[in-house]
Amino acid sequence: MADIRTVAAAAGVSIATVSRVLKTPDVVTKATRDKVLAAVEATGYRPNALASGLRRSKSDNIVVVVPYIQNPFFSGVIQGIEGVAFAEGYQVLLGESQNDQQRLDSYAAMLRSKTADGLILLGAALPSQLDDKTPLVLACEYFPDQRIPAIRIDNVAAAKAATEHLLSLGHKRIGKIAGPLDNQLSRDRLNGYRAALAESDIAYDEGLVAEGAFDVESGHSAMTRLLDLKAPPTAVFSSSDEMAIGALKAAREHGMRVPEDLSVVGFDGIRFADFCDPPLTTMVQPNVEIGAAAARMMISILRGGEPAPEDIVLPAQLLVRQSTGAARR
Amino acid sequence: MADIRTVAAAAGVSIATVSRVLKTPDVVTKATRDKVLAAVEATGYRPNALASGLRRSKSDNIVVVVPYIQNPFFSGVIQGIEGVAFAEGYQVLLGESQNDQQRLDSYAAMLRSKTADGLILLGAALPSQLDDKTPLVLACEYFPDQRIPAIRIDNVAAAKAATEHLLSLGHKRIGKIAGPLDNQLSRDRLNGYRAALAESDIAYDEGLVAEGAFDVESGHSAMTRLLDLKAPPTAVFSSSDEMAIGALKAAREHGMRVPEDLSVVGFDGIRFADFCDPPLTTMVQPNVEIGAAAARMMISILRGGEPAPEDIVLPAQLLVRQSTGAARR
DNA sequence: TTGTACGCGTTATCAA
DNA sequence: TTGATAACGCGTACAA
Repeated sequence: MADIRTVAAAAGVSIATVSRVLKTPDVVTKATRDKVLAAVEATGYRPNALASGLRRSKSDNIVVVVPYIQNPFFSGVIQGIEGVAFAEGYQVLLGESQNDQQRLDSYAAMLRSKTADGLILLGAALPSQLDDKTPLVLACEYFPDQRIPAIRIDNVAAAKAATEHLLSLGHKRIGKIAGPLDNQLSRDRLNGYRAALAESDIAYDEGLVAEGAFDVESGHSAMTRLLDLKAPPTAVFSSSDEMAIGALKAAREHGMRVPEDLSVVGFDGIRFADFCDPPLTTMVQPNVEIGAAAARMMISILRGGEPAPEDIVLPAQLLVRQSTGAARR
Repeated sequence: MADIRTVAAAAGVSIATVSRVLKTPDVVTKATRDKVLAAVEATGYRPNALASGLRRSKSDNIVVVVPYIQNPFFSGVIQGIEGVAFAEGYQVLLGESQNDQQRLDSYAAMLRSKTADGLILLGAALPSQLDDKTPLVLACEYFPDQRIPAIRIDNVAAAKAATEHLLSLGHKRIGKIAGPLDNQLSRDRLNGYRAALAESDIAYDEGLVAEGAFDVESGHSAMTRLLDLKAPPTAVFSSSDEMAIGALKAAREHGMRVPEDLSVVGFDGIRFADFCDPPLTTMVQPNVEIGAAAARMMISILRGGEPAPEDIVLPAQLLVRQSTGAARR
């Protein structure tokens, strides 16, 4: 409603002064500042973000693109991003890519139209047109051969630790439910699994690896495949909690008790992992903190800082619950 | 980079014509249109959304405020909103209220600063300053005494149907895990439960009602309270799947088998309900569709249509899985 | 310290 | 059908 002119008139100053009071209060006398602030209060004036943005060539929006909005792990990351963005005066513009390059590109194009200032990507895909100096931060995923700042965990080490937990329980035949292997992150987790096996002098058996798509359904069918093997595993390490939950269901359908007949380790630490039956042992990622750190990095880039020379690697931690137990065979 | 002047020069036309080709192509000759389009292509021109917005006094953003981003039911609603918004050329600006009035008000204030054109609310709270003509749509919740367009289900009827399912299985002592009773929606579900009991001539027992907060933890403690009763219920109807999942855990801890010793019905139809043990019988809400309908309504309001005279009420459906069975006592 | 005035990149009005 | 030009509301040189 009220624009800057109204406020200026009410305060008996020029519009420039009103603007200064709001943007750079220090350069204004306390007397006039108070006068203006009172007028702002009285008129209920709110600066027009579009006009301000046009002038400054900034929208103060950050686009966050996620492959699938209903993924609970990503929800935590988004929550972390929103928290920091809100505190710092930025808005979160949420987009779902659905693993569709066109959708991703549409959202990425918002930078060129000044709809948004920066882009945070939660999946494993990059926009097809990637200017070298577009403000871009990756959360969770990363690309070893590209210089894009990323916030993530050490997936190899985390997967290795998760597998070692199973090995320490005496398991020798450990299955793997992997994520899509076109993701660096999935390959890392598979490699961590292999590294742990190697250190225990257990031969890597490709037949014990089933690829899923991170979601419950694919975990269910991956586990079904593994249990239908002539010599099924006594334990399985899943690269996501969702897939692990699907695996739990498959185990039940096969009449296998967890952990007596089959141990299951998940990855992510989503909220529901604690309410499965049995509660899931899982490698907990600090997803909210990953989001927060990604937002902080993005904002520091937008404010003129240099992107971090290297990725920020946050700690993950194994949370042992009841889905894992000593090997019986 | 390239602004409209560059394109105009390249095409040999005025900037006005460039704008027309992009906004109202019909009023331009095919010849000049092609010429301009070629120049747009060549220069990689993207209209500046800030400038366009300033001129039109529109941002094409829709703020969506949700109480808690990690709520999986709301994630589905958000997904529905995003889908329609994307298709219609709008952006979704996501905010988390955390049930904090100040946060909600901050997001609502984005309408006055032209940061966004409309507001979709997913919780039960309203902004403290509510102009009568602010574009506002409610998803899921509603306020009977205010004229705010809402997309929702018939909560009374749905809750009644869910309770009737338990009654039809022979249960006479049916507990209720309610949502926060300052929500209209929670009260409706409680009323539906009461109505079903009344029709079966079962006296309403306030001692069998435990109030939760929609989340797993509160469902867990609510169920614990009910099971600690001298005469615990043989069945329970929860106003959310999350709380029902918490109830399942409480039942296990009390050594009760589901459904043999206790039947449990949830509400919402979240994805994980199918992967509990046992899979949860639940009243499925079309949450993605609710979001889509809310977005459609918002966009039609923004495009000048009148808000719907009455709420849009979508159908909910009981999905019987394995958490409910015949009464034994 | 404050005011004047220009320009940010569009869209819309008016004339041609 | 097209072009010239005036806003849209703000931020910031520059002047006072």
